[in-house]
Amino acid sequence: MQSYTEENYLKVIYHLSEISHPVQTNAIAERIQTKAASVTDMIKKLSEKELVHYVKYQGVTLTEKGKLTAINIVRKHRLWEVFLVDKLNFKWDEVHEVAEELEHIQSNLLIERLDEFLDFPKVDPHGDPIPDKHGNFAEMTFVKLSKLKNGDKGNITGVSEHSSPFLKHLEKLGLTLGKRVEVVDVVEFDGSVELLLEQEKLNISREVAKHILITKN
Amino acid sequence: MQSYTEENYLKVIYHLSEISHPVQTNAIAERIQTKAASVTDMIKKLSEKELVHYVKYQGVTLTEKGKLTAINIVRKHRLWEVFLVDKLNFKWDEVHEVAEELEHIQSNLLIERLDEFLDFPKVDPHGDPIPDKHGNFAEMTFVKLSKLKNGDKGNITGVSEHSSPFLKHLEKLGLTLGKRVEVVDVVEFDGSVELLLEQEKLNISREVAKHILITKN
DNA sequence: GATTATTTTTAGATTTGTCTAAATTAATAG
DNA sequence: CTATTAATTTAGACAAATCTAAAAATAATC
Ligand SMILES: [Mn+2]
Ligand SMILES: [Mn+2]
Ligand SMILES: [Mn+2]
Ligand SMILES: [Mn+2]
Repeated sequence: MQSYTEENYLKVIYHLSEISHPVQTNAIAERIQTKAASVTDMIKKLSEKELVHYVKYQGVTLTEKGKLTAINIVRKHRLWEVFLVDKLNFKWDEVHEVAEELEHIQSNLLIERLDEFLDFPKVDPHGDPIPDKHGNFAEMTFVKLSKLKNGDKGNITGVSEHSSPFLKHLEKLGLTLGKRVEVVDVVEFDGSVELLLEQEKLNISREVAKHILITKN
Repeated sequence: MQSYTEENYLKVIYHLSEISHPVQTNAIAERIQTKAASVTDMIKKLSEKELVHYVKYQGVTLTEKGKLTAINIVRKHRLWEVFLVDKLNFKWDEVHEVAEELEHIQSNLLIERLDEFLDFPKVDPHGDPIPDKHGNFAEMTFVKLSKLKNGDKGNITGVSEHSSPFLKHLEKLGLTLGKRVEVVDVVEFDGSVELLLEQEKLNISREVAKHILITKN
């Protein structure tokens, strides 16, 4: 059994592992909104508990045990996000903060029943995959919209940025999950993208395009 | 904003206030599973924050601010219990522990939406009243089954004991919320009660009868 | 390869909530 | 009204998680 705080560290290390191996102290500190010294202390504790593998001055990687724990927290986070959107009519930009709290509720029965109640969803409101109770993810085949060429078509199946301003912006443009888009032109000058969305033309910045995930077809 | 721990103290003081005024240190210690010395420390802190009124060696009472905070936690606890039973098919003896955790989730939007999703329930799965968002309770007119006389009739509308063994026992006997019962005889020797429940005769101990709440009619 | 600059770790302190043991106050009994 | 008992509070310590400031290790630069 881990504390609320330990769980947050494990989750952050898990997410950062997708970017760098091993994960650096400063990177964790920034994500968790704390100081490097505090991170070092906590890393030692997690290392004691064999949840992470730690080499001084090098960084940390999750052990198998640590990884499973982290994935379970991610599972809970994403299931709660689905609950908030599907059942309580939250918008996709309103769910993250609340899920940050709900993900730490302990009961296994609760989470399995919730999964069932939600009809075993495979992705959360941002298109992120929801692992099953054994920690297995369904394979996802995303491409960043910014990587598409003229004439490429596909559906929006995810976003890689979860901030409320970004999500509200997409909402306003009509670029929500499931929508079909076609790339008309990638402007050479600034990398912005001309899109066709349901017959309508639309220009989005490269910055926005980088955070929209497309399944081509 | 109060910590998880402070919220638990306030809730316990609130419940104990129904029994004694002011609430004693030892009573709190027993409920919260801690030592009297720890309670004294916390009481001082809550007193600093003007959540309780404290007189050394006498005990504590909630201030208006403390009472409202406590009632809000009770509201959240009971709404989550309804959610678990009505939506996730938990049994009435399985919900309390999980609700002890869920009651500390912060979002107001969450709890108002949950209330709406559950269709504004007035009582929780144990028949306890759910206060509205302003802290107002609907009036309840319970009588302990153990106080009824021969020939009295009514419906089970609550229980005053929430332990799993007790609730499972009632479940097995068929004495669940809403059921109609009639007192056939109160046995003088041991105070046990002969009941009529849906044409069937049934004998329950005085101890059990004391924790069943009846609305006479 | 020596010299900076950056990153990370240690040392020592702080806050929150808890504990044990001792001291104090209040309640009860003779 | 004094003696004993029970309840409560204080004193001092501890674990968890954090911080600042200083030291140490690593990386980058000349
Ligand atoms: Mn999220
Ligand atoms: Mn998400
Ligand atoms: Mn309960
Ligand atoms: Mn209840």
